[in-house]
Amino acid sequence: MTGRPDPEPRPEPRPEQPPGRRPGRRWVLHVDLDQFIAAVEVQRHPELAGRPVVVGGRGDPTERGVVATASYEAREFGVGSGMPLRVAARKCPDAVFLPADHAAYEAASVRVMETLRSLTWGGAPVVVEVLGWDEAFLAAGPGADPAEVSADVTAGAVAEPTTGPRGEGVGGGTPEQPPGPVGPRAFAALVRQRVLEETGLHCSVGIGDNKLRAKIATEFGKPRGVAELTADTWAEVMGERPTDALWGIGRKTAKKLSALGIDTVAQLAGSDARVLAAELGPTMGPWYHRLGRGEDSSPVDATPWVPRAHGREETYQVDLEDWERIAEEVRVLTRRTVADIDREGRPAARVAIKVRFKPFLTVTRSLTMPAPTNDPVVLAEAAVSLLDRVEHDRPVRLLGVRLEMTEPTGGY
DNA sequence: TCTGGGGTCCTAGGACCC
DNA sequence: TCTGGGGTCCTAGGACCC
Repeated sequence: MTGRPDPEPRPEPRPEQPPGRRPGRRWVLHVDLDQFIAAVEVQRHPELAGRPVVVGGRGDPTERGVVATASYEAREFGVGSGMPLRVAARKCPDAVFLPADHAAYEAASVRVMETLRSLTWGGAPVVVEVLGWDEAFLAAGPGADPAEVSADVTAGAVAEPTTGPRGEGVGGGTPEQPPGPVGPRAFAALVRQRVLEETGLHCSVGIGDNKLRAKIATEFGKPRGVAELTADTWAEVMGERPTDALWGIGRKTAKKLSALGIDTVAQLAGSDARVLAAELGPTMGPWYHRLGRGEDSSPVDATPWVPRAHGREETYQVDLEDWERIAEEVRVLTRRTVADIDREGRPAARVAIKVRFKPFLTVTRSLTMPAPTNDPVVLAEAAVSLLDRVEHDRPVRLLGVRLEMTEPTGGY
């Protein structure tokens, strides 16, 4: 659903802190369902409990497709997301392969998010920022009592942000919400308990002093645990890890950084932001530098997500070579995508196609419509016309159509 | 390891206008 | 006139995330 984390190009206003006074700490929780898709499938098919389950594609491991989620039992065999189904079947021949069922995951997700939104913290409703099907950031709402919200953290309760407690919530797993102040660790335990009660699904919770640290902390809490990561522990916990342990740095950027002599988070934190800006771009360079230091001032924002575009794409089981057929498939994909944007009630301003040739060369072509429209025939012919701008000399393994919508008007 | 499908945002070059 | 600079839009590609 959502894309990569927002690089926050806006320069952060940096109020100098008065000497001798520490600013009040802001707590952010990140909630992440454990192996969400596999867990929903096991819930629907209890006989699968304890068995290796692999969800992806159409559920046929002999077809083209990749793993969307593998249960922990399947992961024991080396099966992981993004892996071709054929490879997963080779590694774990006894796994149960299931097709992805978006409607079921969406329904489970709605129940999880409703549960989170029903919680109060510090005497006010908690703010929930949804991040895809199975993740959310939580923060105390504007009306919350700050003293109450940070209650239990000054005690010795701060655990090492390594592996969190397993099986039960922290603090002994008391089933009732304790009366009185509820600090972040107690609140995290409550979140885990309520989500399990209401949905039957287990989750892990990361506690941080910003979204970035909370998000990374969750990884240390998995599965079924809670972990904490703050400015105080950042350097110790993250310093020697590779840069792609950070949320927003992947394989490619890690390689570019490595070429600059930056391999660890500590090296990134100590790097020269101007050099990063020159090498990696004026927005991304400084942002990477801030990632290395664990800095993130973005707010937990409950504003509902408004999609900018919808797209449909399909990898064909057999490569296509007939360009009449290819044009027809583009029309089919366009009609499906028009149905998606019709649900948003906004017309398309731009049309883009994606063509993946054999073996794996991908090109995109796009155009701006003379006027925004949601006429499926007009959009389909616009998409088909873009095919004229690609080479016709190789077999096609994937086609995609994307429709970029006009900005929402703000009205109903 | 023969590599899905749904998204988001950034970058860079060229066109075009003033 | 042999040569500007800034702003904006369009387009293609890249990277990342779930």
